[in-house]
Amino acid sequence: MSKKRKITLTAALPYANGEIHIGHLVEYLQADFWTRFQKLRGHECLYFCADDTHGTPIMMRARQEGITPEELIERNHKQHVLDFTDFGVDFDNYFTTHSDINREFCSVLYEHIEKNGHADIRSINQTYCNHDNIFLPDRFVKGTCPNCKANNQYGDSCDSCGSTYAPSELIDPACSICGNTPTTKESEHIFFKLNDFKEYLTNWLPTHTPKETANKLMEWFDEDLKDWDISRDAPYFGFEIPGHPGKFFYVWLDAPVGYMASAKDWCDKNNRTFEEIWNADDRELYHFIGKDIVRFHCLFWPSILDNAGFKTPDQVFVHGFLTVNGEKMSKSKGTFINARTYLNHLDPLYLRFYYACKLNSSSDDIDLNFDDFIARVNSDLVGKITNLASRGAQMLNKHLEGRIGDLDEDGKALVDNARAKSEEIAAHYEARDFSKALVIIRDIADEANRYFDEKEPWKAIKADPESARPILSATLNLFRLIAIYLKPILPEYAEKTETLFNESAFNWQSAQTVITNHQIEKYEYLASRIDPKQVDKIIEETKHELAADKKIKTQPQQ
RNA sequence: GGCGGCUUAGCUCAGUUGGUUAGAGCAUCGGAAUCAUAAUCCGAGUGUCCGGGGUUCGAGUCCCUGAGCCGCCA
Repeated sequence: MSKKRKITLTAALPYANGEIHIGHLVEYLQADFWTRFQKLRGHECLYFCADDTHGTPIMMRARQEGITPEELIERNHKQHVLDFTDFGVDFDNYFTTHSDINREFCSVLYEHIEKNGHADIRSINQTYCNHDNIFLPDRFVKGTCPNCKANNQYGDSCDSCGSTYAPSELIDPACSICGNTPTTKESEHIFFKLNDFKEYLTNWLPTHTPKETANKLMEWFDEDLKDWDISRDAPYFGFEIPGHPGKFFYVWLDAPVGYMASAKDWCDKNNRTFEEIWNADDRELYHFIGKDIVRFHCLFWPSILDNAGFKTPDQVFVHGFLTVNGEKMSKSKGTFINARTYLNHLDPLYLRFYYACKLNSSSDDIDLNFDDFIARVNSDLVGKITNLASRGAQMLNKHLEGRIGDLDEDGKALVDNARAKSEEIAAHYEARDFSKALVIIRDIADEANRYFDEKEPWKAIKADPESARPILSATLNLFRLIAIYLKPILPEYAEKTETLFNESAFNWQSAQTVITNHQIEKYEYLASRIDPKQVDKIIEETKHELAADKKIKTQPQQ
């Protein structure tokens, strides 16, 4: 195998005012598949994430619940960790942006912005609520759209006609917290002069982001790039900007810095250095993100990092969104499903398998279609793949003392062929084309089932049991290879298979061995079929959550 | 409103640089098998490749245009 790679990767930070839902999981699971794959290949791959804890929505949410922001983010942190753990998302560290380490990094990055002359301070007028004594983000102002006159629209754009405007242009604007009419107030803000990095980004984007992303962002490059407002006025839950009392870092400034903080926190606990884990020349650095946040990760972030002399990401991997039954997730339709709600009714194995079946390296949206979900899991994972273990292992245990022997010629050819697929499958994993890897894996299962049917070992077992041993041995070897190839996606399933085969933990190299003359254990169910009723229950429960949710006034979410 | 992406069998999706009768799995129908969690195997049908124009000897694949969906608009 090639030389040991050193990889650091991150997934976007979930916002700490809400729960993890199945849309989030598209990202955390695909990054998890990829990380586990790299680890099985023998590389060092560290997967970092954290909660994104700052900003007005957190502050207001806490105020509403009558708790402090710290209590709110602490509570959600615990829940997030639990959800990720139960879904098998194996972060090397799951940290928080509300930490001294993160504050330090923010200060360092900001000092370089100021020192190198990329900060601009000027006054702007912003919507202000005299009742709540707070500057209102656009999403916290509601009113009638100046263009189409639709009621109850946000202060930045109209959901009804799609036009964009300033909150001051709304007809009958109201503070979404207290309902009073807001005023405007002048305040000094600090801006990051992104245009200073135009040339740098022109070179960086095409080689470090997907083509679609680069093309999309380059649209803005015909004119000067606009400054980015990185400060917010008190009261604000976040970090005060060094040298600017009463001014705080905008949450989107300190959020990606959480990647570094999470890495540093891990280093401190594992006796490693940040230099080595982030900055080293032989270190590969990747971010997994959704297509909605590309401008933060592909414009501001590399500029700020480069400006302060930190290593910038080698690649930003951009994925699409999850739709459910072909539509945007919806609370009222019961398709806005929280991770916890899913876990209350179904094994995470199924969703991991299904997402892997659908995921590729493009930023197209993927669809979770419940009928397709049930069919694919029941037919492919249980009917084709798991059934191989079931029919092979049980017959071997019942009639042939559970001992795998030599393979017959046809069986050996099939096993060799499946072993030879190892690098092809690995290439698909590497390219994050999980769906293509699964197609090959499923083909192996199809061939194995065909082989088993043609050889009819159930007939041989009655006449001359020993003559069935090679057939069962080949079938089980094929199944074993499938379990190894699936291990990045279905780690627990692979572990159960290790137990069945009396083996130590599989790695990618395990696929190069053929098992002969080997005692297996009693067969335990590896996976059972999805009962469609369980899916109905998830939808029902999600609808009930909506009803409970309505008691708390809804807030704009990040 | 501006910009980008997507639209291929009932469902979910593949379709390399344009090149013979457009593919897979599931679902459906017919048959076989009964070791196995009613799990498997063999065979069959299925498509105005979103609509409309165009370029070309030839377009699902390139260009223009219309519609729907998704996202972004700093």
